[in-house]
Amino acid sequence: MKVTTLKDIANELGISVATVSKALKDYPDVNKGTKEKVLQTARKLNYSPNQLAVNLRTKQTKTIGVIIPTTVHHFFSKVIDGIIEEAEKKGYLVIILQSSEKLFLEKLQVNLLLDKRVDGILMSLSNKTNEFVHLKKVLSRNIPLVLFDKTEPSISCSKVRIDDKKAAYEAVSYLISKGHKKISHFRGDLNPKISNDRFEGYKEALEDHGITYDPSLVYLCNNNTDFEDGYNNAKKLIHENPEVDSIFTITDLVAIGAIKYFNENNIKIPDDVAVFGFSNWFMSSVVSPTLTTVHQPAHQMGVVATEILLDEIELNKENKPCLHKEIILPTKLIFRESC
Amino acid sequence: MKVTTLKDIANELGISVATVSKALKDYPDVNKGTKEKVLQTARKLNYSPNQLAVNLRTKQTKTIGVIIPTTVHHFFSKVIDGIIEEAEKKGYLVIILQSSEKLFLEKLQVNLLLDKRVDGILMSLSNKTNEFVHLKKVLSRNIPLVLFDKTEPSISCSKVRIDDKKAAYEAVSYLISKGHKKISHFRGDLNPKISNDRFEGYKEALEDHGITYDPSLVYLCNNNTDFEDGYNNAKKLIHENPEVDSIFTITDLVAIGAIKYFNENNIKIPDDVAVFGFSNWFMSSVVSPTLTTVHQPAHQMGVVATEILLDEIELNKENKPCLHKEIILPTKLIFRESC
DNA sequence: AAGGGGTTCGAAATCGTTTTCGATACAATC
DNA sequence: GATTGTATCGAAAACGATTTCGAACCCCTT
Repeated sequence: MKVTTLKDIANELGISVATVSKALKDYPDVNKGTKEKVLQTARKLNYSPNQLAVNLRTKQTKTIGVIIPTTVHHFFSKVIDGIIEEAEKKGYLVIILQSSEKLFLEKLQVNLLLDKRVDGILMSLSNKTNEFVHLKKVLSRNIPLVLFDKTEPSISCSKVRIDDKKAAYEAVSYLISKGHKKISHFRGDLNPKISNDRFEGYKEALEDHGITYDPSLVYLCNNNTDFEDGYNNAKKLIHENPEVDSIFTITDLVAIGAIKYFNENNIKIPDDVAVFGFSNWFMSSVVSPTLTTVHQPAHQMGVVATEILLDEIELNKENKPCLHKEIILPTKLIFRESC
Repeated sequence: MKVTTLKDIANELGISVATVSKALKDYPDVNKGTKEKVLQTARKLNYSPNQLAVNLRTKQTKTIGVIIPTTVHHFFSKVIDGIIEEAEKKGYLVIILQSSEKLFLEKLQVNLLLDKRVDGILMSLSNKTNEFVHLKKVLSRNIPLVLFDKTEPSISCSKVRIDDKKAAYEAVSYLISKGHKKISHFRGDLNPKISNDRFEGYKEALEDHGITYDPSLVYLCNNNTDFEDGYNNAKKLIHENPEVDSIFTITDLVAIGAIKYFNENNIKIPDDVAVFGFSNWFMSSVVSPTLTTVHQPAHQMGVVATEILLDEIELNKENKPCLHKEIILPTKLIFRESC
């Protein structure tokens, strides 16, 4: 019933709390005999240290915080999987918070984690995040911070991401190489760097291949209902630009919304319109036609970001300076039926 | 840089730590003037209480632990979404751990959470969990525990789940009402209650409608690669029982694996074989043909389980006894093209 | 002048560890 | 016998907050 403390063990054996503590941590200045007795009664009383007290004393919580836009997302759930896996391996626990794409929540959650005295923070910024005082606060407190996926160049901390521009460039170049000329882009929200990068990659690929960029072929997805965004934009696209021959979408979910519209309206994929997605969700190999897309190493991103964070935490503990890294993970085009 | 403590505020104003603490918590026995001064300097020095110290003193962490088999799963990610949402609303943080369907990890993680002094624990048991000492340990420590989805009758704590047997019964009865007679079942792992319940529902529905249960029509999915399990079992099924006219699967993912096999081999759904899934994943409305399935209220399950847990934590704090509830959330058949 | 009542404050204990540093005891050395 | 060395232990401070309880003070009353 009652949780046993060092004091209980000390009382049981008639020795001091200090000795018990040292015995359990195998200090050299405690007799072998008493060490054994302490170990025995500790086991007998089912002792396990109160982490709260340990944390208060050592000023470490062996806990990291994660703030992401949402957990209900194949990409993020795989990242989380990687984070938890890596953290657990090194003995750290993970607190997860969702910003739900809201800046004020993101700020609030940063404060929660700081108050909780987490040893480090992992973040993927919300689509609405356009100021960064809350991130600077973390850095000024000397708490390691690693940004992944949705990052921000102006903040000097480690980052793990993909080269969105290059990946988009490659995808659109592939469409062009297959003879497509009227290439639409269903782009993401205007604020986050990744959707701007992908948009830039799209534009640059067009221009490098002698196709003039046509703004009327670009459609915005910002309702946070990716699937319906894709569906509705596909409908608009077909009415406004019937001669379109392909689409490059910001994400697979948008692509799948478009595919659904095309399937329902007897528009053949890829013959009438080719579709190129982004992320390589599990679903993209299941949908019909299967979706050509860009593979994003989600699990690896979680693992690598956590590795870097834990390294920085260790360096921090020893008061060593740490250089911030920016890791660019490789992407890969996955060719399937939709192109 | 340095984090401010109560002491800093006290020194700044030349008063005691005790008064500062009481001023910040609006105790009646502190002068209005000093209250204001304390509030001002607290704001000026950007004070926020060290939760570690607060927790140690108050013996509450305002943190709950969650142990689930995996996060990379549409169902669980929606449950997590509900949990985090509800917890955050009430000012609680959430630590998430994955058992990866391994009993020894589940046990270890329970201990981690107990050491961390979480205020309560939310669990969905792994498929391999067939002993429960670790759960009893939680209860004996008087820490509220709520099981959801994968629960265990022999443990006396609150539970939130669906009526798996009834849902399966309804699904299979629907197949029968549509004239199907050779109904296969792709069942889940042998251990967990939910897959046995669904199996029982399947069997009972057959028997109640005068169809004799045929064990050779039941296939096991236990490779934890649901999708491929479905694909491979579909292949075996067609070779061993070519006259089959429908399948009821343990989960949508299995169903989608089967659908993929049927699509590839020109077996028409639902004309040759009808497919009935379970869970109503997002994907099931996207796949072709769209999947008839059982809707499971995942988000709600997370919210309700958390509500109950937090209620029990409150009661616990006041040393009031609490009755354990068992909530059965309603399911719903979703009719689409595959049946 | 004594007592009662109200206001305002702070000393100190407490939560459960960790860790420093001094104390003690005993053996060995010269 | 004084000194040094070694082994073993524990008192106490510290981490940063919360909370009890008594002290101090002033104002009124009688």
